[in-house]
Amino acid sequence: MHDIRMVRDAAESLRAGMRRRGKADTLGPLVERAIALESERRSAIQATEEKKAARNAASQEVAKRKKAGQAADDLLASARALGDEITALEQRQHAAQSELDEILIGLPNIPLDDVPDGDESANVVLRTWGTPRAAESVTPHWDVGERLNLFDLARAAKISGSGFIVYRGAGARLQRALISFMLDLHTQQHGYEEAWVPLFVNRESMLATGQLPKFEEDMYALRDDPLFAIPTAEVPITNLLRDELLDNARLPLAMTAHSACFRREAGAAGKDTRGLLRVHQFDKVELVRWVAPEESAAQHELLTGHAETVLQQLDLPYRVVLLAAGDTGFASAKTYDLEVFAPGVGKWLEVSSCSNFTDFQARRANIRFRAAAGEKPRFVHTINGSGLALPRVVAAILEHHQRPDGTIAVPTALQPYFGAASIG
RNA sequence: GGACAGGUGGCUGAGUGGUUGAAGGCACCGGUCUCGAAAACCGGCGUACCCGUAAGGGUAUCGUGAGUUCGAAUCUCACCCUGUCCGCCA
Repeated sequence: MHDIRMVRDAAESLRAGMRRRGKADTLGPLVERAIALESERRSAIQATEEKKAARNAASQEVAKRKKAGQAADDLLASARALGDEITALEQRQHAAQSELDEILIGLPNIPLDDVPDGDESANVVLRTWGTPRAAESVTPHWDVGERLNLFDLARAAKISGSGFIVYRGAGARLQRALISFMLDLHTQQHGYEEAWVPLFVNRESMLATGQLPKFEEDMYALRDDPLFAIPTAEVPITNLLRDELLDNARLPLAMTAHSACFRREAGAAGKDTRGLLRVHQFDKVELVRWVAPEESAAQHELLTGHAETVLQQLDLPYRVVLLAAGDTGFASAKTYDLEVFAPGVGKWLEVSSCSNFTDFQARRANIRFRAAAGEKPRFVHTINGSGLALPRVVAAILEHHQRPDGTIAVPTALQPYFGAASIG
């Protein structure tokens, strides 16, 4: 959500932001409408408050007269008339306000200056770590999984439907090992506090982090309760501090959580859906930081580094992609995708999306801080990223660490958690 | 799910329908005192919005939303949340 003052005083940068996302056609008119509504809202407020001030003065005078034992019938009549005018003006104000709110809650964040313009084709590969393995002689993970009995997608489809996973045996253990490894890394080396959070959250939480109102069809909703299954632990973690004023808080605050994530993937049918690549339920370790505005760019780099460390310790080649404005998520001002190379699939797989949301989520969620006593509260900046999403990491391990004899080498850092050096 | 009790500022805790933005306490900030600190004492101290270059003025805000009233933290209704007890389940 944008500062209402932006609509008034910096409308051009708002227009430019929508343009850079390639949404000038659809969102441009909304911006113009918002500007008109804001001026309407303000004139209504002015008129309303003037009348209210008059009514308050009259009321005080009534009190005074009653105390003195005098009659106040004339005042009562005029105050009653004022009340009617106020009601009408308030209706005008509320109408403008609610239409304005609806527009503002639906406008995406403004990309930072160093984000390239354009759509997905303008994404920039910033760096690559490790050496992608040649695709020949590497079996895709779905074949490996079947041969080594690591997961059972057919039975998962039977009990739930396509797009669900059943891990078993070493496959189940591998995922559990990865979760423990990642959580330990982030809590012990990177300074995150571990959390365990609800998998179902209310509408307010989804609005605060930006999943709603635009992406309702992407989420699972419960039938009998007004709750949504979380698409990422970002939602419950960020909302931990919703409507809070962090007084004397020493920022940054950093939290990590492992959770299941649920995505309907509506409209994604048929696209990279084989094996573990795109599923309705998956596990993920999430990283969230609440930071001071002036630090958010540096903190974004820091968090991205924390996610990269996971891939480095798992000895998996990856690249860091800076997303172009048109490919950057609704709430994000700048996003780095981490893509691991899976030689069996022959593709770079997104395993983490590290975003700087600036004050966009904080304003929606009303998360403020006071840097020092006596200072005005300000909105924090929020930053988050996966560290990492599990199924694609599993896929990459099964492919990149595949030996000629068909067994899988378990990365050294993972061996204490997995309990063996090899699968198969 | 049922019955009670309760939701007031960063925290705690008073509050009779009429200078209550809201006593007191804690925390915090400034000052006096001190070599320095602590203690004590004095003063200050919510948030958001509107008008204004500013000084300043105004409006709203006591869980949320409606209502009664000239006027609501205070009265009415609905909803949400918390606590306790009962029931149910693990």
